[in-house]
Amino acid sequence: MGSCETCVVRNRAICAALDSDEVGVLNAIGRSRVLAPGESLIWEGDDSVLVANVIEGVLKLSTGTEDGREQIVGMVFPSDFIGRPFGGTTTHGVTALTDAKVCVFNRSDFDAFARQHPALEHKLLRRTLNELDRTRRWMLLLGRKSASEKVASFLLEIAERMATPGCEELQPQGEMRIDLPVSRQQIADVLGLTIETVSRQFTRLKTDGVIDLPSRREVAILNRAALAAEAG
Amino acid sequence: MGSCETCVVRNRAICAALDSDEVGVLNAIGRSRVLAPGESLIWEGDDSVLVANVIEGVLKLSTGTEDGREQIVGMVFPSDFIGRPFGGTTTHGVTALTDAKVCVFNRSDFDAFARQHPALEHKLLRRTLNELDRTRRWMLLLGRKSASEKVASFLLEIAERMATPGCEELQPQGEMRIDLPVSRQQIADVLGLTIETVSRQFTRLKTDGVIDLPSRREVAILNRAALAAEAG
DNA sequence: CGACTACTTGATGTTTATCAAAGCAAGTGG
DNA sequence: CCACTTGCTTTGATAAACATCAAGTAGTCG
Repeated sequence: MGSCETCVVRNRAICAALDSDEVGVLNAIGRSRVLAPGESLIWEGDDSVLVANVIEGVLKLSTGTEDGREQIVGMVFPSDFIGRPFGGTTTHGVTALTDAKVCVFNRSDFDAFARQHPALEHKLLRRTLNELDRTRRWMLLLGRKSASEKVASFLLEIAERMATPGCEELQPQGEMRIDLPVSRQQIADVLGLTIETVSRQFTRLKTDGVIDLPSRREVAILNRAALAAEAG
Repeated sequence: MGSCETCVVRNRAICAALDSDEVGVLNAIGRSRVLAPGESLIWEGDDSVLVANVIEGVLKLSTGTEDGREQIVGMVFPSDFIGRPFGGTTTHGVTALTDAKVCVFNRSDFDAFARQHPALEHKLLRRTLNELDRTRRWMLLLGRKSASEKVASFLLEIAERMATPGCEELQPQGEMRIDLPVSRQQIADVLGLTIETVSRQFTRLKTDGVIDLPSRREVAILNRAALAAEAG
């Protein structure tokens, strides 16, 4: 039942395009929903029935082949938008990686609201253009980079995206600890590798003193320059 | 000097969102430009200074690593939109694959025009969402498919996109001839493979009777079902 | 404590890249 | 019109990277 006034992503999500009256209307058509790790919000191939904003947590977007191979095609973080407005079927599933909280809208309600609020559509357009750029950069990684370059790139990307918003400029060179929101298998599914290859690259980076692995879900970047050099 | 009234993509490009008065204004800020194969319209890393609509021909969007590896991240066809509105630097180059004709706009002029015409932004949003879906589907191919699946998928995709608009529903099963707008190397750059691997897959498909290769730049699909089965 | 799951490590195999050479179509100049 | 160059493509031999198969280890939860 959270209301938008107290929403932690109010000023970063697409809602920032709206004044407080408009947010009130949007609030009336949306509702908050909590997800546990592994719980899906949207399934691949379903009609697009809902869209959402991420309030807390990390979720994955993924597709797979019929014979069970999986590819994670995106990771979404607080303030990111989820789902496919304006018709069509969803081409990828959306599943929580951590405990997560999202603000869900019925898609047709959201579509109608968006069409009446060009400023909201404009924000959504900018966001979608950014996401397309990011996705295309990732294609270079998938198509042309080696396993070691992939893993190094992943660590840098996740470090950047997991950084608390508001302290973007910090930690330019120094050490940094990351709580991974993903398992080794999920890292493999992001990078188009197997779990064994990811594991071997992690231990190699640790042996080389580039990172440390205090626990399974933690990574400390000890030498960011070396990591950047490996990322290609 | 072409005018929008006679534009062959007038009703398919984003301009379809505009009435004839508005198109007149847009016409005034845009100009037509012709490109030869290999000629670039936009370079990776440049500030985004122009956007465009494709009128004729096929162009590639590509990025590369510093050491020269290339990945084609998209192919654009008539009526498609090119470039990065609303700021930022371009993350990929745009280069003609065939003789091409585009309708070019100064980016800031286009941005300003778009912000005054929500219907145009809406069209652009839908287009961008579609492109994002297509790009994410391609990530599955890059990350998880084998060389034979990649080549088969490529042939089906290009067959679909090269089909003359207006006869989409035709050729469901029968034979089909395609004039490839790309070299073997460029196919390799789309699929994240080497030219040799692409070549070997082509000859294998020909040997198996799935396709025929009348010339370097032509492919005939003899058995679409078999190709679809190979695409995974 | 024991079972379970996730991860790591090792041995081997397959796929695809790399290196090298030859074929082929199109164009050029004699 | 023909030899010759040129650029792309095909084909072949070999090598490297990564996947697969198979144990083994270490946290975690009952």
